[in-house]
Amino acid sequence: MPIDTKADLLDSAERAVRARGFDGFSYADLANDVGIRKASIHYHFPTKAALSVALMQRYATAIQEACTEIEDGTPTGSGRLAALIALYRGALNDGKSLCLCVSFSASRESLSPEVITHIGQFRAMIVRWLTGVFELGRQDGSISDVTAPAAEATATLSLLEGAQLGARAEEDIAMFDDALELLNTRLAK
Amino acid sequence: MPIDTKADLLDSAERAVRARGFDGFSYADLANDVGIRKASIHYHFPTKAALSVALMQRYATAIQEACTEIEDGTPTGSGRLAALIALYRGALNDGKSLCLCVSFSASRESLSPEVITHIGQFRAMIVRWLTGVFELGRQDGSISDVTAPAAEATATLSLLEGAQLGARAEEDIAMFDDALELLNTRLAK
DNA sequence: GTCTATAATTGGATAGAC
DNA sequence: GTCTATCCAATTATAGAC
Repeated sequence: MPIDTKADLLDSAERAVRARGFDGFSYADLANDVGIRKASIHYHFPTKAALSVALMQRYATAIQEACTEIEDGTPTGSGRLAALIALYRGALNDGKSLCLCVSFSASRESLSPEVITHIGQFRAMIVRWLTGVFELGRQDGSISDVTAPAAEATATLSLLEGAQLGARAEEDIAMFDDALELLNTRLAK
Repeated sequence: MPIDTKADLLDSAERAVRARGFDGFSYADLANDVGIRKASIHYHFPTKAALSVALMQRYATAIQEACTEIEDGTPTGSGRLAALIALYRGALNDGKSLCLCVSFSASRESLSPEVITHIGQFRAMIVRWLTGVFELGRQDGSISDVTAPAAEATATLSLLEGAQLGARAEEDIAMFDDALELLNTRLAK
């Protein structure tokens, strides 16, 4: 059972970014959490910028795979949208965390250009995926009142991210559920 | 013409928080911006926590007054909602800033309990105000398809804040407009 | 009210031993 | 791969002169 320090560091860093922001944690925090000295972290990630790039890449891949899994396991538009909502809801950790993309977006000024590019690509990927979901929901009739799938997709991503922020602000997941209530009423059960 | 250093510091700090987050600026930055030495700032705001409380109080008052002005100058529900959307849009500064509440919400872990309380009160105030706007919009028929004003209000605040975050992430105000497009189609011109 | 000077701590990062 | 030791810059904050 080989110990994967690099993965441990990424796990610890992701938790830290999502709970405290990119400027809110240090190599000392990671060292404490993972159980090595902070100088040793530089062996795996020479700079904090390099660490952030690795974080964002791993995250984009994971969410992309999650979306594919949703498509494989859920045939209806409403079911797929509900699954994505659940994904964003789960990232909240009872209002103590944000998803990585939201946290990074708020820390924009401290990030390297490479990460900023990745954020843009990630957001575009989610909007594309959501557009497909709304198109399907219109076809199969499982999402009501869909007239403009692309506009629905952009609005839905903003709603999800804003609802996360609100729940984080008040450290109360009920805020997220309240914000999603209206969209939920449009989904076939 | 008396120089109000305290107000200058608050202005500079608000710009800094909104552009770079609460952890993203220092007293050195403010000193540079305002033109005094950083030690002098402690005369006006003993700690960064005290500064953040003053910022949040001033902001809440200003937005509350802006909402009252909207009510005074705009009779319809749709007009009032459009005016609030314009307020949030204006805070973006072409995608280079967030509003103070969104920026503070993302920096939650670095804030004093007092500021966190203020954020909760501020968000509740906005939701109350928006609920009234949607009730009016239902009565005067200027906002279409309003069935649950309170749910609309929570969803709208999340949409506004999420759209700000998206526009900031991509430093493109078009992202904000895209996210608000669907809500806009429900408003009477 | 603002200054200089400085304390005390922490930040990311490097060198070189093991 | 991980360690100790260290560097240098930046951070919030204080003391005391003007």
